[in-house]
Amino acid sequence: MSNVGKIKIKAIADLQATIRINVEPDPPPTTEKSTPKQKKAGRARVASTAKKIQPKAEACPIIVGTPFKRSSKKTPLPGQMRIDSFFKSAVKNYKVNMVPNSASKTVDPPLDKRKENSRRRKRLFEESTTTFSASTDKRDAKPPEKRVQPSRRAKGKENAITESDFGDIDGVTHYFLTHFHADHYIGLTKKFCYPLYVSPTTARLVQTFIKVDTTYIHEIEVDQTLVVNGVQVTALEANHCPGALMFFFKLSSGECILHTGDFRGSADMESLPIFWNHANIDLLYLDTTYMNKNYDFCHQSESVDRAVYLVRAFIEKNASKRILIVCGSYVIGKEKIWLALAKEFTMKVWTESNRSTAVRCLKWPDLDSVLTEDPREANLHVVTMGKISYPSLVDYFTLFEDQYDMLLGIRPSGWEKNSKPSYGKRISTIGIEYSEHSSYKELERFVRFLKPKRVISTVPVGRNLFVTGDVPTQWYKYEGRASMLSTGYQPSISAFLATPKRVATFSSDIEMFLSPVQENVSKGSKDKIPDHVSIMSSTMEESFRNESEIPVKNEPLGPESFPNSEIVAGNNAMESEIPYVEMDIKNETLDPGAVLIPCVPMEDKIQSTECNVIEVQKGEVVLVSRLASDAADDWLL
DNA sequence: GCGATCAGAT
DNA sequence: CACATCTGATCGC
Repeated sequence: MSNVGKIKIKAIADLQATIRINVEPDPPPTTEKSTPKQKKAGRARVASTAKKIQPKAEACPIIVGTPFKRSSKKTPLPGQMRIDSFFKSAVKNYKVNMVPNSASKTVDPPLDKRKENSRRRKRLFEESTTTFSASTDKRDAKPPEKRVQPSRRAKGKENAITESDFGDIDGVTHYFLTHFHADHYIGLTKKFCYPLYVSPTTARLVQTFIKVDTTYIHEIEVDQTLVVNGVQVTALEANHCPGALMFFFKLSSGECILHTGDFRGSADMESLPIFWNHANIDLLYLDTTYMNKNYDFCHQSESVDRAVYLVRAFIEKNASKRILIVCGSYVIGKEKIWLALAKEFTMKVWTESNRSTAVRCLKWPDLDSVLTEDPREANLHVVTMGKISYPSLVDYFTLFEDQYDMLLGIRPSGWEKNSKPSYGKRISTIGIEYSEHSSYKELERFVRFLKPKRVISTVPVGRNLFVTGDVPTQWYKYEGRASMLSTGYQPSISAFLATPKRVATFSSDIEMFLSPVQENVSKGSKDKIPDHVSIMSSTMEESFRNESEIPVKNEPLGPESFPNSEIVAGNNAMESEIPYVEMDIKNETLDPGAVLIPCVPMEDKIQSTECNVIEVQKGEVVLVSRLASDAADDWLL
């Protein structure tokens, strides 16, 4: 619950030091499980993989489950970099416009080739890195003319994507699945026999629904880094459905590739240390589902509020009636809406058995606590989205008309932007604008923030599913330095302070990630909230003095009180302003108002600057957060 | 017979 | 339209 409106990220030093670098084992031999064909392919791959993996174990430090104490930073482990040294090199790299070195060329397919292939892809399984040529999208590895299964394919639709396009792809040895939505795991079957990297949540779903042999499933958690065949793979929260990840690949050549999977971009993502530690992203695979100016969604918490508001109004207006509420959903996704309704109106929830199974896989206690097996004891039913139409609901209502007088159907969807509620005598439906993909603005901001060298959309446009969208080049080919290191960047914290919080609504046990920026709210609150906060003096807390929500200690502690204060904020604070970074400080006791000294980049030098502890929760410091929306507005001019 | 795959529907 | 399935038909081991 406390994660709503903010994300739990680790300070850069924390990330650097706690980075769990594990060397994954080779894909197990596939002998018994595979068909003859697979066997052959599998063996070949194992052989080549084994060759590659060996030297890597030497080159990379292996720190498995090493508990990290910030104070131990004095001796950075090999391969780790302190924030200050990072920024020095990063700035330098940027200036010389470094290109990936040639070291990887010998083993890796050329990037251009992958690009070529990737241009034809819909987003499905995730692209890996060149060292092990992992893409899970068959089209990436097999040009159309090489495809087998002519019998059905030949019948016309050249552009159609079928399951034969996915799954076992020639030359691909490692697979990354961002999340458990059906259009992303096409081709994944029980017989799958390659390493598959997924979040723990997705792992449970894959095991439960597809019954992939657990031998092949490798879990990677949010913010965790694994080394796979010499490629550093870091999982990032995607802010999509439960368990959804983005994958950040750093090749041995230094080349960085981010695959967003399906995601909803958020200003919080701009605080992710990995982006600050890797200012140069060579290639971005981007979910451009709503890359159209017409799509401008409200924050999810607003959607939830609206759903609650409309349902309350409906209930009050029909106070004498027995009302069945039916909410549309996918197998996973949209839980926040129905959970909020269940809690707000103290309703039990019944859902179809497949979703019920899926929900159990989520290990989200709040969801479990409201679910019931018996539809007749639940006033809230969660059903597949397709059933939330008037004719379907009429049918549905007949099943329960002995128990209810009215039925209210709810459609939470990005497409419900301007839909009007339809109130009938017995059957009513309302649409709730609710998106788990980025809005146009969120996309633009995300791309501008990352300023990758190249962007490839993963979402097809039009009829030809092999053609994906064109991301506006001005989003990333603009003058100046990468936005993360931009000298012109002047973030403020006002939007963060104005972020509406729905603290009580969501589970505390599952880290739900909500993008907190709500532009109009922050604008409307400008009177109350300081536009900028000086962090150069220890009198910073003055800025908050009138902000009742921000606890302030009168006597700010000096930096000498924090011997470990080199846990630096990953930000580019310039001059007198600093973006927030939420820091996770478990081993220190800090009070609100305390002053920390983060190192921040100033041109090519590192300078220290002070920042305030704004909020403390459970021994964790919530402080300097992300880049504020005001700054983004400037970019978007 | 059943899992995998496909086309089409919502 | 389509966000992501879902269904019913067909293929093929």
